[in-house]
Amino acid sequence: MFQALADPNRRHMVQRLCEGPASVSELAAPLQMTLSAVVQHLAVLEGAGLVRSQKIGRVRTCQLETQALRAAERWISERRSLWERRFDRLGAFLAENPEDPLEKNSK
Amino acid sequence: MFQALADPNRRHMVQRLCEGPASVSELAAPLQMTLSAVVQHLAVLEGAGLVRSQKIGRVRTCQLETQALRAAERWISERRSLWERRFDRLGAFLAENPEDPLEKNSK
DNA sequence: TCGATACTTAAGCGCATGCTTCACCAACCG
DNA sequence: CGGTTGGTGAAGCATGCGCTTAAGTATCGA
Repeated sequence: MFQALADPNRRHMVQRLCEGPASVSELAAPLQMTLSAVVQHLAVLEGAGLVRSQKIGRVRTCQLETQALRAAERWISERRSLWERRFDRLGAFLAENPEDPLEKNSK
Repeated sequence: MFQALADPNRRHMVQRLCEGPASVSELAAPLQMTLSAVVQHLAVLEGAGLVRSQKIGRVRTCQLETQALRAAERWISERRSLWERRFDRLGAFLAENPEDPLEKNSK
C-alpha cells in the first residue's frame, strides 16, 4: 500500500484518477513511458486495492478506490496523534516542574 | 517519504518510536536482524525527515518527527476528498436525472 | 475484411534495496 | 588498563523493481 504510493509515476496516476475515471492510454499519455510500463504500474495499484478497473470492449477504465486511501490515512494519523499526545504530556510535565532537574553534564 | 514507510521493518520502528524516544539498539532488539541493517533503515527514515536523532556519549537517541507524517497525511486526504467530492457530484447528478439518458448503444 | 487501436504477455536488463559480514572506533565500567 | 557495550563504515551479494522491446490478441471502424 505505501509501497504502491512510493513511486512518483504511480502517485501521478492516482492524482489523475482523482479528477475522474480514465482509460489506460489516458493514464499513460502524460507519462513518457511505454504503455506496457503503465499497465505494470496499474497492476501494482490494483494489487494494493487503490484502483479498480474493468474492461469494456477494448478499453479498460480505471477508478480510484478510496477504502485503501482511507486505511493509509488512518494508519498515519493514529501514529502521529499517539506521538503528539505523548509529547503533550511531556510538555505538561516540564511545565509544572522546575526547569531542569538533571544536569548531568554541568561542567 | 512513502518510500520510507513502504518497508514493514521501518514501519515497525516508527511504531516503536510512537511510544517514546529510543536508542538504536532498543529499536533493533525486536527486529531479528543485524544492528548494521537497523542503522541503514534509520538512515532512510532520517533522510525522509520522519525521524531526528542525536548522539550523546556512545548512544544515539531517536525521536519521531511529526512534520513529515503530517505532510503525508495531508497528501492522502487531499486526493481522497477530491475524489469523494467528485463522486458525490456524480451521485447528485444521477439522482436528479432520469435513470439513463445516454443510450448510445441502443440496438 | 482489412487495418488501426487498445491493450496483454513474456523475456530480459540494469540499477536500487535490504541484508550480511568484517573491521573498526569511542565511550563506559570494573 | 582491558574488556564490554553501542555504534559506524565499507564491501559484497541476492533479490526486487522499473523499464524496454517484441510478439501477440481482441475489438472497432470504414
